[in-house]
Parts: sequence; structure tokens; C-alpha cells
Amino acid sequence: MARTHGSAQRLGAADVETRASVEHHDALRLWLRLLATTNLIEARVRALLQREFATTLPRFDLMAQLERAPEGLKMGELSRRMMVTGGNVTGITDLLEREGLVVRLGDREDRRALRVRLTPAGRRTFRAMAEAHERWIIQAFATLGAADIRRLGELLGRVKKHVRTSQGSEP
Amino acid sequence: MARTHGSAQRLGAADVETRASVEHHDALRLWLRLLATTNLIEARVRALLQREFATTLPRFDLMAQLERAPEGLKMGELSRRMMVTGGNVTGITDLLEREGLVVRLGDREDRRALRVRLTPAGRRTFRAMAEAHERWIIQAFATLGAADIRRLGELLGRVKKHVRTSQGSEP
DNA sequence: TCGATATAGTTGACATGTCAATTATTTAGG
DNA sequence: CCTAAATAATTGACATGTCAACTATATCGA
Repeated sequence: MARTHGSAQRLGAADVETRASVEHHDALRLWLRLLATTNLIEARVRALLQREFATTLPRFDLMAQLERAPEGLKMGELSRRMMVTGGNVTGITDLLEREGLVVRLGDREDRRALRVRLTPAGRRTFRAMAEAHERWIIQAFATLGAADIRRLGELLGRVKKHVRTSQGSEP
Repeated sequence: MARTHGSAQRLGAADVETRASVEHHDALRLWLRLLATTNLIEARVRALLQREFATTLPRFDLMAQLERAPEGLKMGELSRRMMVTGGNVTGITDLLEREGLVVRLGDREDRRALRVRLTPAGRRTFRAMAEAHERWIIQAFATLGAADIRRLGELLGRVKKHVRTSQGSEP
């Protein structure tokens, strides 16, 4: 904001500043919109998971990781894949275990480790949830055509890559 | 990408299915990318707020609401604007009050209500944080030109509007 | 004016997330 | 082989979020 004052009167260096400031404003607005859109969809998915399956997004995410690993995953592996801390995985696994959807099994190779696996009931439940989840997501983006989806994905990909590479090291 | 496969060979019902299924896949992938990008930037902002100002995103958000309301806001008003529950606002306000950045004042018109206000220290602190925050956001999107920013905003706006209108009522 | 009802805020129970400390086990070096 | 360091998982303290129950006050209608 600010710095809108003398810009209409004189061109040159000040004008570059004006343009930069407007773009800056746009960046902030874009961020708020990105955040709002993501949060809106996420809230919808959470509410539907709750209503249709009496479950939550983190539990769904954990089960999704397990479904692709029939032999189970160690807690640490789950933690890495879900990008959350180990303590968090312990808590969610406790709840899923209590619900009979996963089991903890000792790892033969490493007696410190546990492997978490979907139970048959967990696998059945997850498949139903995954199918519904995909429908909800398709619905959320149904307003975009194939070209728009590609374009949006491409733009987001550029931002993601930029943030990953440029900011990890900066002040 | 994709959809380059069977489409060149034969048209008809099967082909529509193929296209639909591939687009569906694309919607899911787009959603994961949207989520990953937002979470990445948000995590960066959280980490920087923590490192530079020893604070958190919800506290920053609450203070941002207050800064635009010099006469303060009622708890309920804060709750609506931040789109979180009243109980949550109570907790965050407790912490900010403990830190001396906001105060609760009884409302003269309504003895049930409290107005929350930034203290002078809170105002000073917030201004510094807001300036840094804007720099971080500008940096996050610095890889996009003005046209890309507009385009991305426009696509997100369409998705947001679609989700807001179409899904609020559906199964 | 009184009583039913609505509204403002807090509280407590719980889910999810972080971090730091702890326990158990494995691995590396001497 | 034995100890020191690394690794796997859990735990407890806390922040943030939800929801439902509660208290206090306002407001509406008869």
C-alpha cells in the first residue's frame, strides 16, 4: 500500500516503484485467495468425511499411505510420508487401532520398530472412502476444463518449485 | 498431460470414459498440488513468524483483524472474521493478552460483550510483523509475472466460487 | 412487566499438531 | 566384545481447532 501518490504526475524511476508496489499488493491478494480456496475445499472434504464416514482427514491420509503398502509401514516411514512428526503419527495410529482399522505389528528385523497395517476392515473402509473422496475432488474442480486444469497445475508447480528452492536458505 | 493414448485410435463411448477418467485423475493431482503449494508457503510463513517474532499465524491473524479496527472488535466479530469458533478466539486472545499485545474491555452498550483492542505495544509489534510478512509473500510469488498472477488469481477465483455455490447444498 | 428465547463469551472434552525428553534397541569404533 | 552414538517409538507439555454445555445478559411478545 501507499506510494500511490506522485505516480500519475511523473514517469521514470518512481513509476517502476509504483508498478512494483501494485504487483506486491497483487501477491498478497493472490496469497489470500490461494489460502481461502484451499481451506474451503479442505473444509468441505473434512465435513463430508465426517458426515459420510465418521472419520477425519488425517486418519484418511494415514490409511491412504497404508493402502499402497500391503506389508505395512514403520511409524517413522509414515511420519516421513505424511510430513508430520512421529508423535503425531503415534496419536492417529492409536485412534485407528482403537477403531480396528489398523494394527501394529512388531518388525522382525528391528525390535525397536513397529509396522502398521490396514486390517481387512480397514481396507474395505478405505476403499469406500477413497472412491467418495475422488468424486468430491472432481466435483470441486468441475468448473475448469482440461486446459484450465493443466494451466493451474503448471502455475502452482512453478510457485511450489520456486518456494522450495529459493526460500529454504534465505534470511 | 495424458489423454494422448487411445484418443487417436477410436472414438465413441469408451473414449469418453477414457477422457473422463483421465481428467478425473488430473483433478486429484491438481488438488494434491494445490494443497502442497499452500501448505508449503504456510509452513514457511509459520516458521519465519516463529523465528523472527516468536509468534504464530493465528496470533498474527487475530492482530491483523484488530489493526483495522482501532476501536476494537467484539469476540464474536473476531470469530466471524477469522472464520473460527468462539472458543478458539477466547484461547488465542488469552495468550495475546498474557503477552500484553491486546486488552479486553467491557462494552458499554452490551454488558455481555467484550471489545478486544491492540495495545500500543501490540500495534508496534504488528506493524513490524506485517511488513515482514508482506515481503515473504512477495518473495514466494516472485517467480510469476503480473500476467501469471492475474491468471492464477482468476482460475482460483473460479474454483472458489464454484465450490461455494455448487457444493453447499449437494449430497 | 414478565417469561421465553436468543445472544455473548467462557469452559471442558477431545483431535491434531509441534517439540523435547525418555526408553529400548541397534550400530559403530576401539 | 563393549561402550558411545544413532535410531525407533512413545510420552507429556503446550498451541490450536472443534463442539456442546454453561453463565450472564438482552430482547421480544403477550
